[in-house]
This record gives sequence, structure tokens and C-alpha cells, in this order.
Amino acid sequence: MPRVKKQDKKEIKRRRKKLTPIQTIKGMKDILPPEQLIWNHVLENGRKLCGDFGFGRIETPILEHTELFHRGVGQITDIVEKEMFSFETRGGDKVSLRPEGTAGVVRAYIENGMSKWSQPVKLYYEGPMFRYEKPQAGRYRQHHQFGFEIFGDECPAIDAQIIYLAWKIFQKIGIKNTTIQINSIGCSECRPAYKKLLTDYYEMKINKLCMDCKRRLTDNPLRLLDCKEEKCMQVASAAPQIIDHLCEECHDHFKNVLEFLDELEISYVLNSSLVRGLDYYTKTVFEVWESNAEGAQSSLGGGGRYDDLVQILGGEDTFAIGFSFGVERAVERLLQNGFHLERKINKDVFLVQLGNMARKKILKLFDNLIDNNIIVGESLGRGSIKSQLRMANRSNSKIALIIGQKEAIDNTVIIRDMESGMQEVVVMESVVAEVKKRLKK
RNA sequence: GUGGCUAUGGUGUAAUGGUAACACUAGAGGUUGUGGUCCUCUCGUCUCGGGUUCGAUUCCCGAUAGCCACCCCA
Repeated sequence: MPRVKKQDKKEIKRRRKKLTPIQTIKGMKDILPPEQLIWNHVLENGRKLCGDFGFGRIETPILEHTELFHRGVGQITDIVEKEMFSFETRGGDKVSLRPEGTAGVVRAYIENGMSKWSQPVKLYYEGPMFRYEKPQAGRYRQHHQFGFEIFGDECPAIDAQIIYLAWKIFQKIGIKNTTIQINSIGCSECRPAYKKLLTDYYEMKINKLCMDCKRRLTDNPLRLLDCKEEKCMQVASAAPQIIDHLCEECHDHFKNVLEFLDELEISYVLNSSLVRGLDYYTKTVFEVWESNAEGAQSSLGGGGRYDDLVQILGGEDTFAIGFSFGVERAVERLLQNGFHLERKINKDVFLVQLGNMARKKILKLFDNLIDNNIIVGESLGRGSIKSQLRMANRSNSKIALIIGQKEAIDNTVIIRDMESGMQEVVVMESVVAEVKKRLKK
């Protein structure tokens, strides 16, 4: 039996067709109320701990001169080369949505003369970052980072403290199975020599490498070390390691950092292939990894020392170190680990109204109650007492205040104890006092 | 950016070349102004566009989005 003719079908469709909905831009997402509860949990713990550690909050603009990131993050990094949202303003300024947080904070440090403040200067920030990448789970074009930076202190203990704080935040929010991956990538003194050594070594083994590694050899030699191809891993295992080729200063610094970490009883993994994707790092680099049930590990955040950056951006020679983590990633991890999401919001009191006269009374009563710090629910749009009591029940209200036609005229209110079902009529003037008494507020 | 997989009601899942099943959620009811149990009903036309077909949600192509790997990173 033939169905509706295709032509007719098209016609029907055309007639009932709704306007095309507009979607979010690729790689961006809404954060809805239920999820906000976890977001708050993460951010509030971060803020609290940063406060305890003596950090002050800084907010910098989302939009900066493109030049800042060219100089700050590094011209030849992926982030700057192909992942920035850049455009020209009406006035002709070349600007970019920030792809990371550190460059802006350093700019602010210099611009606001913070080098004249009492050192070290400790700052934390949170907010959206933008990178034009192909989206995937835990990887968005707009994502949020929470980070903190310390300026003006060279001491390896500072490195350890930053790492400790990073670790501690994850502990506090409930991500416990983390490991600290740590490495030193040297400074402008010793790194170039090591790079040369590494490329020389790989040049000799070039025919044993995969296609990707042949490309890495010229593009990003440090990345050669963490190729997952069997044959490349063999080559990598015998490759010179940067920690064996650090200059004396970098070597001592790194050694001290590790000793301080031991003192703090932070366990870490020396990871000689840890490189980081931003150009500005010197000496200590580290990441916080989380291992899931299957044993797979993923990076929640990373950071390191960047002693040259302040100068690169036009400031005085200033020691600096920082860390940042992806809020989305932390939130997703917590969800996977079964973080309890409380959907409904519990109320103390629920207002039930019947008819317009009662609605008017309820509006005023609502105001009186919230002024007395009572959590109140209502459903002004609903008509039947039944559905309103259902809402009262669902919001775990302890008391329902019912005003019907009769009560509105008499200026009284029915107080219903939701647990026992006992009801009592009181005059409007004493309702708030009676409710407070029952709630023991 | 390269390669691959997927796309069904608010959510999570079925089935099928002849107009979609189940669970949960939500809304409205179950006689007059009363909740939490129970019962009834309602919410999709199968992401969008095109093609094959008498007929497509089901096959093919394209778009879009999500996911996976690489790359990179938070």
C-alpha cells in the first residue's frame, strides 16, 4: 500500500516547517544550571586555596593585541600559527581572542608596574580561552582555564609550591588519582645545544623513523621523544636526555625542586619527553595527569617556569612560574567519577495560591519570607492546588502556605506541615513568625 | 588540519523498505480547594538537503554536528 505521495509530503513539510534553529558555534557549548553546581565546586575550591596561598585575583581582557601572543606564546607554536581567533577591529587594530592566560597576565604585570610591588607577586585568574582546534570530548574551541602565576622569585621552592598548590586543588575538589609529570627543559643557555645533539642523533637513525617523526625532526625535535610508534620508541629510548645536558644552574635548580617536592611528600614521575607546546617555558615544566579506570592517562593541566617571558614582552628581567588547568576537563572527570549532581533545589516553604486575589497576597508574602532568609518556592502560573502541592512535595518543602479565595478575603493563611499533613489557619500578620518558629530559624 | 565512526521524542535506549517501541523525565487529568503510591492521556514523524523507490526513519550522496585516532593541548 503506497504511502503519502512524496510531493504531498514535501508540501506538508513546507507548511509546518519551523524556522531553522540556530546552533552554537562549532566547539562551543552552553553550561546549564545542573552543571553549574560542579563548576562552582571546582572554582570555589580553587579560589579558596589560591587565597590561602596568598594569591590575589586578576582579570584581564579576553581580547588582546595579536602581537602579544606572537611574542608571548611564540610565533612557531601551533597555538599561534593556526589556532587563534584573530580579526581586525573597525579601527584597524589586529586583535585576537586569548588562546591562553599567561601572556595577558604578564602584560598586566608590566603595564601596571607590578615590578615595583613587593615581590613575589602572586596572581590567579579564571576565564574563557579560545583555540581554533578540531573539537573532541574535553577539547573545545572555547574552554575555561583556572590558573595562577608567581612573579619575581627564582627559588626552586617556588616551583615546588606551585606544583603543590596544583596538586592540592585537584585533591580538594575530589580528583585524587593524579600524578605529577615533571621535567626540565633547560634555559636559553643549555637548550639549543641539547636540541642540536638530539637532531644529530636522530639524523643518524632517520631511516628507522615513521613519517611523522621525519617531519618532527625539522618542525619540533623535542616532540620526537614521545612518538608512540614501536620503532620510534626504540630510537627514543637511546636518545640523549635533556636532563643529562642541562647547564650547571639548571641542573641544580631542578635537583632542588625535586628535593622540595620530596619534602612535601608529593610523588612525581620524571618524564623526559614532557615538552609543553608553548615556547616561553624554561627550566621546570610539569603536568598533572589523571589516570582513569582503564589506566589511560590524560592531562588536566600544565605549567612551568618562564623566566624569559617578562623581558620578551618588554618588562624587566623577572623570574616567573605558573600553572593552569582546564575547568571543563576537571568537571568532566568529576562527573565520570560519579560526582553527585543535585538537580532540584530544596525549599523551606512553598506558596500555594488559588485564584487571582490569592496570587496578589502571595507576591507580597513571598517578599516578606525571603527578607527573613527563608527559601521560598511558588508556582504562580499553575492553577490547581493539586499540581502546586506536587511542586511543593518535589522541592522537599517542609511547609506549604495555602491561600484560597476564602483566606484571601479573611486575610488568613493555611499552614500545612508537609510531613504530617496537619493544617492550621493563622492570620496573615503572624505567618512569618510562625514559619520561622516551625523552621527554628 | 588528516583519517574513521555515529546522528531516532527533554534524557537513555529499540525496531523496521510500507509513517516508530520501551524506560525515565515533564505537562494535564483521575469529579466540588490538598502532595508524595497507583491509573489515564499528552509531547517525536526519525538532524538538514538531495537522490534511488510505487513508497525511506530505514539504501546512496552531500551538508551540519558529535565522537574516536593522529596532530596538538586544557
